[in-house]
Amino acid sequence: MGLSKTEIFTDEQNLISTFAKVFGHPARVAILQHLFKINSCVCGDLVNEIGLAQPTISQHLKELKYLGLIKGNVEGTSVCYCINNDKWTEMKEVMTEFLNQDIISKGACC
Amino acid sequence: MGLSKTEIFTDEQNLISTFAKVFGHPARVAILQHLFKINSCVCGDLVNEIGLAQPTISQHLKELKYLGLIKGNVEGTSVCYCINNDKWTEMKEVMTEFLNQDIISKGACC
DNA sequence: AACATTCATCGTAATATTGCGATAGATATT
DNA sequence: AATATCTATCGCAATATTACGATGAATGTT
Repeated sequence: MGLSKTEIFTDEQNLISTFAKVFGHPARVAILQHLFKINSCVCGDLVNEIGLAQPTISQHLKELKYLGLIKGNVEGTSVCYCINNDKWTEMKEVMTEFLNQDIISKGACC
Repeated sequence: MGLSKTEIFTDEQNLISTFAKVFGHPARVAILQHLFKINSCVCGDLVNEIGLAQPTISQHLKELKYLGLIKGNVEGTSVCYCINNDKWTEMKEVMTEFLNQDIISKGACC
């Protein structure tokens, strides 16, 4: 069907999978890494940096912006993107808790 | 197209997105959480635990198994699943490094 | 005002994902 | 051997994702 049955899962499970999903494409990973590397706004050159067409990049940026992980400021004719640190921290807490489940559990099996 | 251009990205970027993708569905998040919670093998009752049909669960388990995050041991007529702790740790290192990018970067922008 | 530049949106094609009924395979149990 | 139980696979339908050309909207330049 291509449609996830989100209603049968907890809010936390849906939140985790929503964040994970946005990292589920290498282009979005690359965009985020570049924004962190540059350590400031990036105006324009994301299309040159990543090797995809401009509409494709724009689409990926839209998804990152929708989750609030990045911010976009209009700067003349171009748009400057940067990490939204508050949201990133919020996301990191959720994901880190998920990843650290193994600490509590001892995995005595098989 | 629905086809990611993996060849233009680094191995690391592709690895991150591959791991993230498998967490990009609430059913797989729920399966993993249940395996950690039970803290041992789970034989059978995953279908009852998650509210999806048996073939659907089987498909999600296959994806988790493909990445090596879980192991399946045949136990009579049923199959016992559990977390593969070594692979989980390996994955966690990759993902944690990605999530902790913000520590190095100071985000002086906008 | 005309043009250039930059980014977003629209439309579309190709492929992937999700979900499940039907069925097959494997191992008990009787 | 026949039956029951559990899981995997097949096949299909519905929806989602990815990618990009074409176009539109906004701002800057001449």
